Amino acid sequence: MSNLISIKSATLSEDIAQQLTNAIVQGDIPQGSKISEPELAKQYGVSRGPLREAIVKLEGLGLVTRTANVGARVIQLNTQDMLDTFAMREALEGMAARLAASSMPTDEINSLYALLDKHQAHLDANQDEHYVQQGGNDDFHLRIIHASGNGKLIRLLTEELYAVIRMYRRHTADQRSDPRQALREHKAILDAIANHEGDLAELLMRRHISRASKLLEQAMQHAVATSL
Amino acid sequence: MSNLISIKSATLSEDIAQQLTNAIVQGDIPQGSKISEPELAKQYGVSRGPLREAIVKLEGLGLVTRTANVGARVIQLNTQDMLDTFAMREALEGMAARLAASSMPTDEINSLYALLDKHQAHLDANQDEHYVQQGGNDDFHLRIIHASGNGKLIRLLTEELYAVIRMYRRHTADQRSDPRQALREHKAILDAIANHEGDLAELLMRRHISRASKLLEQAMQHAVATSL
DNA sequence: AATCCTAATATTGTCAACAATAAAGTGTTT
DNA sequence: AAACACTTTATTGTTGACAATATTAGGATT
Repeated sequence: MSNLISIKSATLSEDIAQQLTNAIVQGDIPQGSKISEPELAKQYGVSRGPLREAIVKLEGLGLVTRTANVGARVIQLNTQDMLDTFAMREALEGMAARLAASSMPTDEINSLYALLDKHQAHLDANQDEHYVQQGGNDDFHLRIIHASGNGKLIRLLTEELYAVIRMYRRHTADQRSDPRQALREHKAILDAIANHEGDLAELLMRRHISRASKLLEQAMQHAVATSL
Repeated sequence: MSNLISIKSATLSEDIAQQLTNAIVQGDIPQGSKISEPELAKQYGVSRGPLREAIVKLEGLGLVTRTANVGARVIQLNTQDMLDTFAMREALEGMAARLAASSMPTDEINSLYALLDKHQAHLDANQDEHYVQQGGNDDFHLRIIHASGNGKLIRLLTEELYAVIRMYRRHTADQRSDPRQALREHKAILDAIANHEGDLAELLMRRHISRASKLLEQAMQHAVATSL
């Protein structure tokens, strides 16, 4: 029932890993829930082999935790882990912004300005509704990261950490954040990059992420408080 | 022939993953070589199942690259990847040093001073021979990282990135680096931490890693040059 | 002799069955 | 009634066999 969009991969295990990742990030498989191998295998119509491989991959991504002879569990988001993760993001994406400022080609800069215009138009047209940029090529942060030119940094942020970050974004951020403020900050960062001001670009990116982190923290504390 | 020290894990696949990691880091399995599942399975006396699981884990650690229907290959160290990795290390371990400066308990600080004294004594006794601190509790960098108190940062650096870093250290660093200079730098970093000077601790750690990176770069370029 | 095509071989991907461990259920004892 | 021990059940870990893909070897063609 779940594979509405099934992207044919070279191998089943890749396919399953992708689908499981999406299911977890979107909350289709709830946080903290147990991953039953027989159940999911039946659900996706594969045997346990490739499914296990997919689970091992998700463990590497930090989306599930595994215990020997017991099984896998979807991670449970919590404030401390979020703060820890976003503190790392500050350092890493700040670094990415600095690198981007010294190496981003002009056409890519223009392309990013166009993207921000598109975001702006979206906000104007849809009464400040958040633009859904989950992981795609319209994600400002991913574009900056790729522009860093540091292959290891790109892999780490886009392939290993971003699934979890997307989870935090989706589950709590949107309702409280101010999209227009975020857009202004994106624009300021891009300006700094366009002017090749690496230090400023890093500073602004760090501040931007730090601010998002604080908003998320409030939202999560609030969520805990109201659930008591 | 390889499992001289076999650490009994809860599961075979963990065990194999550990042994494979060590074998690759130490160079027992050469860089760029192909990982043959049937061959290794026979060698370690297990079936292909757990061995495959181990390979998937190593892929997550960045120690091997896998291609569908073709197989896995041990990574090939190269200068660009090293520079990219160490640039990330600068940002992350710099952050760790700063955090450590604001939270490290006194007894841990004293314990680290004792460790550096031990390193000093080792250098005095063994005519500047490099102290082998591969991954153990005697590794200064690992101790700082753990002292950061940021769980995500600890996991990332110690479980996901450190295998590759150890590879770089082992394969090229030792012959060219000056152990006494490194020790002095470690001491300066620890002094800053002990004085709760976070900014300084970060600066010194970044400079320390940057310097190691430059030495490694020279060593690797030299290695390439002499092999032509 | 070199290149292309085809057949044989080997390796990876997947599956289903078995073994080992943990979880759930049942009955017994205090 | 609660706690413990034991049995039953279900899940994970592991294995060996089969299917699909890639690599190699050999022969035909230019």
